[in-house]
Amino acid sequence: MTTPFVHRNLPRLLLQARESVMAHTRPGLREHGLSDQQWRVLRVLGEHGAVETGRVAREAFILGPSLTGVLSRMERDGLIRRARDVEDQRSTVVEPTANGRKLVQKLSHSIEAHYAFMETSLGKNKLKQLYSLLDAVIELEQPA
Amino acid sequence: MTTPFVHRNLPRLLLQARESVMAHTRPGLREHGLSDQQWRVLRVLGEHGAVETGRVAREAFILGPSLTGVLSRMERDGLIRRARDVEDQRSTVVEPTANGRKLVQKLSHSIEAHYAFMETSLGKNKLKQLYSLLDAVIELEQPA
DNA sequence: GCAAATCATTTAATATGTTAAATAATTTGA
DNA sequence: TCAAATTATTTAACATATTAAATGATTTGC
Repeated sequence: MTTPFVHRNLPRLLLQARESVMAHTRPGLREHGLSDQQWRVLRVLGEHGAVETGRVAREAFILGPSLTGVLSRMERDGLIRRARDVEDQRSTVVEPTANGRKLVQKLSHSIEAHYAFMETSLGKNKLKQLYSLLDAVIELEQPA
Repeated sequence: MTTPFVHRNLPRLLLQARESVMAHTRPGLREHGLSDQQWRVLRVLGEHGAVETGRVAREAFILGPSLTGVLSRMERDGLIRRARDVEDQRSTVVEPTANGRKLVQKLSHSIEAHYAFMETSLGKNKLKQLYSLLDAVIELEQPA
C-alpha cells in the first residue's frame, strides 16, 4: 500500500490547532452553559451591540439555518432578544440582554489572559507571524 | 459600548483558514458523495489499511459517538467493511473496500495538486513556517 | 479463579451543520 | 402599477457533534 500523500495535512492541522486553543476556553464557556456557537454569537453582539442576523451569521461563521436554532435557544435562555427590523421587515435584529452583556464582560477577561499567556510562551512575534500567514491563506482563495 | 477584545480572534482565524482550504477540496468530495468526515476516515484508511476504530477516531479527529454513525453510512455506501478484532473482541477493525481505495487514489491527486498550487502562490517557505507555527500552538496546550 | 476496575465501543438525547426548497418582504423594470 | 426578480430568513430532512450513560470484553488484584 503506497501512501499517495506527501504533504502535511493542512486542514487537519488547522482543526487541531483550533481545538488546542479552544481546549483552554471551553471549560469557562460550559460553566456558564454556553456552546461554542453561542459564545461566537455573544461575542459579535458584545462588539457591535444590535446586529442583523445576516451579519451575525457572517461574523460568527455560522450558516443561516444553524443560526436560527442557535438564536432560538439563546432567546429561551435569556441571553438575547430578537425583533423585526423597522426599516426592512425582511430582516431580524438581534441584541444581547443585560445578562448576555454581563457574560461577555466576564468571559472576555479570561480569554484576554489566555492571549497574554500565548504571547509570552509562544512569543509575541511568532503569534503575529501566525496571524499574517493565516490571513495569507485566507486571501489565497477568497481575494477581498 | 466598549469592546473588551484587543487581540485578533485566533480560533475564528483558524476556522476561516480551514474553510478557505476546504473550499478548494469540497466540490471534489461532494461529486463523489463524500462528506468531510467520510473523506477524513477514507484518508486514514488509505494511509494505514486496516485500522481499529479508536485509531480512526484519533487520526480523523472524530469523536467516538460520531464515528459510529459515519462508519455505518460508509458501510451502507460500500466504502468500508467492519469486523470485530480477533485478538481483542472489544475493538472493531475497519478496512476500505476496493471502491473506497479507488476513491482515495483518485482524490489524492487533485489534493496534492492543490498543495503544489499553495507552494507556488504562497511560497514553499511560508507554508513550512505555517506548519511549524501550528505545531507550536498545538504543543502549547498538549505537550507530546 | 473471580469480583472489581479498566477499556472499546455503542446508545440516547440534544445541539449544530449542510443542502435544497419554501416563505415573506422589498426592489426592479416594463 | 404590477409581475418578475431579488433579498433575508426559516423550514425540512438528513448528517455530524457533544455529553452522559450503558453495554460487553478484557485485565488486574487479591
